[in-house]
Amino acid sequence: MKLDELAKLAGVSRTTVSYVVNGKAKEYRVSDKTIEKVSALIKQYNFKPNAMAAGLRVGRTNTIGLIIPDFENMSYARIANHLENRCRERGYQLIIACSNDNPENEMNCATNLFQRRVEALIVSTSLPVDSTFYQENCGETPLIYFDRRSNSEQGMKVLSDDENDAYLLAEKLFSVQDNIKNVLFLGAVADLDMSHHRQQGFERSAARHNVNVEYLYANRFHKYEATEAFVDWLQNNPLPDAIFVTSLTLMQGVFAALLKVFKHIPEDMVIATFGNHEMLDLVPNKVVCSVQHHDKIVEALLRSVEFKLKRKKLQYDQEEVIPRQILCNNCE
Amino acid sequence: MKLDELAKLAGVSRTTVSYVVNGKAKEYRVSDKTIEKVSALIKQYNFKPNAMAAGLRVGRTNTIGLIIPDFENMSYARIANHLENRCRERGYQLIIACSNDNPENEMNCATNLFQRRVEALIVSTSLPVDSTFYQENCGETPLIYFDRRSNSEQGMKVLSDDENDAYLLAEKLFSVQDNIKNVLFLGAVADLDMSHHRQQGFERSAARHNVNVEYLYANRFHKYEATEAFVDWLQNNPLPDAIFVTSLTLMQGVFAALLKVFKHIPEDMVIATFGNHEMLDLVPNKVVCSVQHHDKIVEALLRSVEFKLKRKKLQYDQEEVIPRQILCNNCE
DNA sequence: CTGAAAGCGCTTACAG
DNA sequence: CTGAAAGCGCTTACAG
Repeated sequence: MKLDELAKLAGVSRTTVSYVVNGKAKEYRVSDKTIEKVSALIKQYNFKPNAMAAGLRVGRTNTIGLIIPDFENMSYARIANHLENRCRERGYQLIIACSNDNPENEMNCATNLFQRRVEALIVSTSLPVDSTFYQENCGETPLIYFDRRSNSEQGMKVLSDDENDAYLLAEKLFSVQDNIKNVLFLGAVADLDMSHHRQQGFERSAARHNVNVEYLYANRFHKYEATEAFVDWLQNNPLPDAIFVTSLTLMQGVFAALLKVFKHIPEDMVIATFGNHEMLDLVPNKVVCSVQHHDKIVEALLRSVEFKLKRKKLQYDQEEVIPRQILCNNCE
Repeated sequence: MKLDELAKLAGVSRTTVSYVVNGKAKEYRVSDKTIEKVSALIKQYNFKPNAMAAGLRVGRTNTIGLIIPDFENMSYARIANHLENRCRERGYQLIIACSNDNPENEMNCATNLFQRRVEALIVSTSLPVDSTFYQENCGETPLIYFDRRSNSEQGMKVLSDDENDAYLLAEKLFSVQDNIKNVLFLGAVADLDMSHHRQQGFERSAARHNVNVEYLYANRFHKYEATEAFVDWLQNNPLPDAIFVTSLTLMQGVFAALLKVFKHIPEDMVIATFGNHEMLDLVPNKVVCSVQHHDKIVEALLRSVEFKLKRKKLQYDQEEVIPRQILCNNCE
């Protein structure tokens, strides 16, 4: 059913139907009789205007793109969910794509979204910080980086201060237990910009506390990779007093490894982790978490999008930093 | 940059540019020189054809809609992720919307997706089984129900047999521990069709094993609701020998409640749960899980979509049932 | 081998 | 108050 046909059925012009479909009938003083007649037909046939045709005509798609590296990461899932709801409230459809942390995949997703003329693209990128891909391919599309950093000056940014959050997390770790001598730092994807910052923040704190530090990196942010890496490591190293991990999945891997090697969780080991503490109920250990304010991030993203949609040309793009919040589990 | 302008720059017609953009240049025997000239410009200006305009012209959107009730449910997240990847491989963009288990929200999402002329809609519906919404609003759009049942005859279906899966899960529960006398069944959203089936399957098994059964329903599939309900319940009831929960979030709630009331997890209580066992490493109890084969579900969905896209008119729509798989944690 | 022309389904000045 | 007409950016017969 198209507008055309409906107009014929109603015995009026396409213009008139279009007006009543878009709620502009009153404004253009279409007669009440006509409105009624047309409305009845719209309901009867469940007519819905083709969004592509309408969009093409008025030069809008009412669509916003979101690229995240991992769908199964609770943090991203939550942000995606909230963002989608808020976008729909505003009449925008969010299109969510997942790069699986694969740069090539990400570029495909982005290209696809650009072709669909998303009105803004929000991306937690897996590309190197100095990649020029987005500069070259964005065209006029407003770009918003979040969570992952880029050196590009183009694009709004909603980030966290990984260095400082890691520092604060480590400080909390050392304050929660004062006899820590040996710490293991366990990260993943060592060459990620984020990884550097978290390690640096950790180091800054560790240096203040006179502890021995060992570093270990898994290949991916995945439980099994962490388990494997940590089990291996335990072959040649004594159990540390504390472990600092850069994600929850890595922490899961740590627990799995401990169970594998010791058959139980050594309860006196303290753990610091980035990520949401919600799943930690059953952990006997002291655990310190650095968790994102998802709501604040979503708000910041919406602000950025709205800002860009209103005045697309902006001399300098802005950066907003959302600090994480530190929580404890089993701390006294 | 539009095709029009590029054509002018290249000094050729729009037709020619369109051919080379769409890789049909050879087919229409465009001269190599022209191809080269145009290709260079395409690269130089990063020209990407407007998907809406192209889609409008050829009557396709290369878009598939997916509506799920909960983004933060690992199970759906995984399916969404896999599906999105597989769709992109096939040249389709998956648009994922989340109803948050709110019928009104779901109808909004669906209407939005219909307006965008998704070529198929996959939905895990939160509408009542006898809702006629989709019959009335789908039009020609192929519909695929998954995970949640509908009485409608229209639409392919990829489901699981909740009754039987619950039966098998309960059977496993009773086989893993043979001295069970009192069982608590803990579900959520009692009036959901799925809830009935799971309870029925559970009952069928329980009847065979001569056990006392109590039933408890939380308002939503959410940890905190389950905690609250179970804590309340424990005021007036002794601890059961076993608990049968219909989702992982409910199980989390159970653990939280136990910690709240007893300060520790009673290890001799056996638990049966629907959902993925991956997060269960630290549970001391015997836990029996009924987990979905996500891969099989995704494959079935793709089959259904392809089937519908090829021959839209089908006398009778089909139903495919994907059995769950039973896994144990800490079972010897 | 290449171009002029029609048309996808809408919206919106513009004219009456 | 309503309609004829142009045009959004493409693709694709068709003609040459």
